[in-house]
Amino acid sequence: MDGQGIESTLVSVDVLALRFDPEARSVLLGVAPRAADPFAGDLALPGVLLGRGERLRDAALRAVTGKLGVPGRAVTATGQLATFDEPSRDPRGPTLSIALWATLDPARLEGSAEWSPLDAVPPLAFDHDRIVADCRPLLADRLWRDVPFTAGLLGPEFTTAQALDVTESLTGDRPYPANLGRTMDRVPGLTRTTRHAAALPKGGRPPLVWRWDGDR
Amino acid sequence: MDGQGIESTLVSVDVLALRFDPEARSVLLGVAPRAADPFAGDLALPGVLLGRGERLRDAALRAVTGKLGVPGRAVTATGQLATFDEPSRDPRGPTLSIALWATLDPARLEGSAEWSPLDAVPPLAFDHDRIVADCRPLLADRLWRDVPFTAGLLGPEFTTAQALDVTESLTGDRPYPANLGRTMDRVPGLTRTTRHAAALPKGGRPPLVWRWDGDR
DNA sequence: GTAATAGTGTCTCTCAGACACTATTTT
DNA sequence: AAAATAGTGTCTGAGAGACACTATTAC
Repeated sequence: MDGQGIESTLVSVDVLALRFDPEARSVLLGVAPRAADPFAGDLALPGVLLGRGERLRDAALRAVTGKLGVPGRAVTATGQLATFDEPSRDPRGPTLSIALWATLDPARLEGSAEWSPLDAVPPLAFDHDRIVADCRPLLADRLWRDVPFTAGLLGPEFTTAQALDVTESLTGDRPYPANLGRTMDRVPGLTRTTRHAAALPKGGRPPLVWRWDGDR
Repeated sequence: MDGQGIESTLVSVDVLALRFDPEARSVLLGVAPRAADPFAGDLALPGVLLGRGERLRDAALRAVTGKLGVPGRAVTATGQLATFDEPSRDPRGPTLSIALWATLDPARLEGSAEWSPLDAVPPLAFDHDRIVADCRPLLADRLWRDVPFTAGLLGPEFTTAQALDVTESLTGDRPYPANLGRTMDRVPGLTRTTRHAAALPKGGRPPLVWRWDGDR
């Protein structure tokens, strides 16, 4: 808090941009090939250097729009995960990385982004493999507990089937529909409607529709 | 991750330095009057500007030794809490604050530190009131779950009575001894000895001694 | 003895998970 | 009908919390 002359650390914000793809029935992580020199061409998490006075959330938006080509209003929610401070994590010199999550509305995806299932993320530049590995349990822990995160990922309305898919993607195993239904009954702001969605491609009973109440 | 010319943000590391005082029967937070200009003389969390390439833990040690006058080897464990990015939190200009916790061995305390019970922290400089308020539930959540944190706070050996005091300080209410004993039985690495400590000043049955096994 | 505190043993409630059985769809 | 999937109801086991009762100290 003093020491005026100390050369300060660079801070980058790296984003775990998550999107639920109902077709693929899984949660996808946005990665993009690097344009500039260190690791040029390799896949990496979208990240930017934090500008002076910039909010973390704003930097995350810049990263997602700039590196993934996703329009800013597709970002439904953001939040902090953890900070990585290994001095050698960037070959250009010591850089702090603050990892954030961002949930994206399944909207149009332009740009050169690739979307990778969370359980099959390809090797990434820098220490991004480690960031993904360390943050995955944090993300799984947020589901059904952190309402903005969950709502951001699933959208305003979703079916039991989609809830099962998202849970399986994040935690690694698929809950029984009955048990997940009880979990969802306890999530504040989430209500079970009486409507049923269209049946699934492979047949089966049509799943119930769930909806967030309150706003929208 | 590119944008070479962007002026980078300053990063400060602010530490919630915790120490259990068996006399006061409570967990104390280390605060110190500020020496330099913004808020000079006011109490604040110990904090330093993060040096280029410096690890967060090392910066936390610098803060605790420099601002609280506590010897570095008194720091038994450290860890991350959260990052605060309000651009106006420092009147000198936008500064990121990364909050860490540090546990201190009840050792000699030199310097101009003041120790304040966690539930009666005086008004602090900058946004440190907010940092303490936001981080307190995170600290309470770590107790009995995060072994380095818990062991760092209580030391290698402690009594049931001290465990009750620490729990009350962090969570705000005092558990039943019986229930806390069961909680502690489930903490990995913590074992109930057969020894009893000396009785307490006001009388009462002498409490059991607990010990961390494994290393020391 | 009384007050104060800790330890033992129950009891209840909530919650997660497993699963049998039923319901509703595609093929 | 068979396969696939979702929904209802039930059971069990872990864990938190409350509390009666006992144990051991200071006064």
